[in-house]
Amino acid sequence: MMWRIDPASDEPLYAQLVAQVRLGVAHGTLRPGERLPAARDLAASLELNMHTVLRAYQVLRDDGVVELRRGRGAVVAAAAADLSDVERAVAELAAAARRAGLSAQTTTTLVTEAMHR
Amino acid sequence: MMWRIDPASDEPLYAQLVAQVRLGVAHGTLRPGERLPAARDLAASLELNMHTVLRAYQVLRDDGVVELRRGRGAVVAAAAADLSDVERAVAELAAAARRAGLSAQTTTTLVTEAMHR
DNA sequence: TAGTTGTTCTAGTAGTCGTAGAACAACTAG
DNA sequence: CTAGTTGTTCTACGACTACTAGAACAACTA
Repeated sequence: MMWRIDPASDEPLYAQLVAQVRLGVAHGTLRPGERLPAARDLAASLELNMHTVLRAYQVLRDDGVVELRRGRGAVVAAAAADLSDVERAVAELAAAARRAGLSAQTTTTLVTEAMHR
Repeated sequence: MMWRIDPASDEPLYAQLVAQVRLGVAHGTLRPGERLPAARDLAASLELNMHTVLRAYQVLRDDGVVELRRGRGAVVAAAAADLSDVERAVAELAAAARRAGLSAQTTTTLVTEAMHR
């Protein structure tokens, strides 16, 4: 797994890690059972604090994306369902939103509203 | 326009206002040229601080959703294009994501990624 | 048993969020 | 022109979050 962290972003560092793992699992780059780097190691290689990485892992655990166990690390849990429908829908939405001149912000607001209903 | 603010939410108050205006414009509830309440008035009726409302208005201005002018208030700017395609795509995505068991979080992460590409 | 790894604790700095009050400048309506 | 409206800008404060830092601890692995 490739990690790309932007310290200058307004998105919190831990949230960037969370998003990348989510995407990896959704796209199949990260497969169920696969192990994420130990928090200490990932923190060292990304020049972050261990607590920052652990916070990301804990968010992912609370969301059911990974399982955490001492001595074993973070393991991808979610048995990813078939996401071809989702990916197609995402692509269609992105195209339609772009045609309509909607910002990414407004688009995700619409999606959030639709999902919470 | 109906305003619903939840002070207990983890979403910042100003962000809640921003999202509601975005949705109003996208759905056609708020039409181009329509005027939003004066920041002082809206703050008073929602029991917020004027600065909190103004922050929301400024975010919306920076995004081109409204225009701000002293003495005239906040006016809806964006000439909303036809959004039927977008709404259909949003509904399809929400359904597909729900079938696949994706969280709203992960789904919006996918959308954000697709829009920024 | 020894090493690995997440968990928990305290602690400090920096920044954001929201509130608060005040003065100011551009615009509108009469 | 005048008076009122409304966004803009400034300073200030308390509460909270984000991140870093160091340390000890507990559960698991090999």
